[in-house]
Amino acid sequence: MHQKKAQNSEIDNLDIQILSILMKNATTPYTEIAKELIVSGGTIHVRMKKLEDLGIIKGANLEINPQKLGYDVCAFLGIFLEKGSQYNNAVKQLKTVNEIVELHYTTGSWSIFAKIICRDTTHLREILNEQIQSVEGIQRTETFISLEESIKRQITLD
Amino acid sequence: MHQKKAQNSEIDNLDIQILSILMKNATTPYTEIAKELIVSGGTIHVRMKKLEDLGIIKGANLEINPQKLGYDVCAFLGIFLEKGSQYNNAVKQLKTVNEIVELHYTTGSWSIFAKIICRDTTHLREILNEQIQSVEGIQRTETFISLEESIKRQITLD
DNA sequence: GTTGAAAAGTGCTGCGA
DNA sequence: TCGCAGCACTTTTCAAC
Repeated sequence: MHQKKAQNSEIDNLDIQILSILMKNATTPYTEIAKELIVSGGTIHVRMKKLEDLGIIKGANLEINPQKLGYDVCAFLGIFLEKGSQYNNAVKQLKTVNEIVELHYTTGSWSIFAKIICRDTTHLREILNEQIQSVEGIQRTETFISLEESIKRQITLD
Repeated sequence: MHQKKAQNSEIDNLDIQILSILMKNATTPYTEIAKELIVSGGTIHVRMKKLEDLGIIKGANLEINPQKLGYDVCAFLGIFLEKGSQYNNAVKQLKTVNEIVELHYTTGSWSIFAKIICRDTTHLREILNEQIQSVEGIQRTETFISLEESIKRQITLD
């Protein structure tokens, strides 16, 4: 067993096992987790409260299939800023674009890297032209369309 | 039961409203959703079952904070293949790399685009050298490290 | 398809070890 | 600190509309 780093000193093996089970299926009942790990339901409850208080668990998300709701196009955008200092302001404006689901400040060619989900290529072009390239500080963008999402999962805990 | 066409024909406004509420907070009780939308709890249950059967809801995920568990580095990889035909085989091997949380087949410079979460830069280099660049068919990779994740959310339904 | 209420199962709290 | 047991709440089912 490896030693835990500073921030995880309060987390033991049981916590990790609970997280592992819930990360596979967030709707697993506490009683079933308790049975599997051979502890009481109350213990699971206490541990979950601790994990939430520590900010390790941020909440639960419904995993949906955007394609079945008519959102067929997933794309990645590399965004060039005129000046790096415009990052905060650009992000503030990009937050209003609902189709952007992920946005990172990255090393490398671009300043901003974003993931975007939209209905079709027409919708994508509209968003690029009307909502993204008009943001102050954005110089130009490069677009990569995802033709297939082959992996989509969470990290595995040791 | 076996219709596979026009994605939204079976989905009405009530379904969308239920999804919208649950996408904000997946732990919202059915009774509360029912109260908010002024229908009975049983109806919510029937609709949820329908949405699951249609594959629109794929499940629920626990949203965790990887940084608090010692996973501090998030990076994106552009992967060049020697030949595009090696995609399926490369994906099969990359699936065994647990640190890869997302993988896409994309247009543009690269054949494969991946998102990877690991403990630190040493861990990242190990994965790149030992597990990714040794995969058959992979020519070379380009790495972008995310210094900050400013947006992380789901699509908003109309 | 929807409703309302009963039945079954789960989450929460306090007491005891 | 952990486990057990009782209470409150939620999910699920089903007859009736």
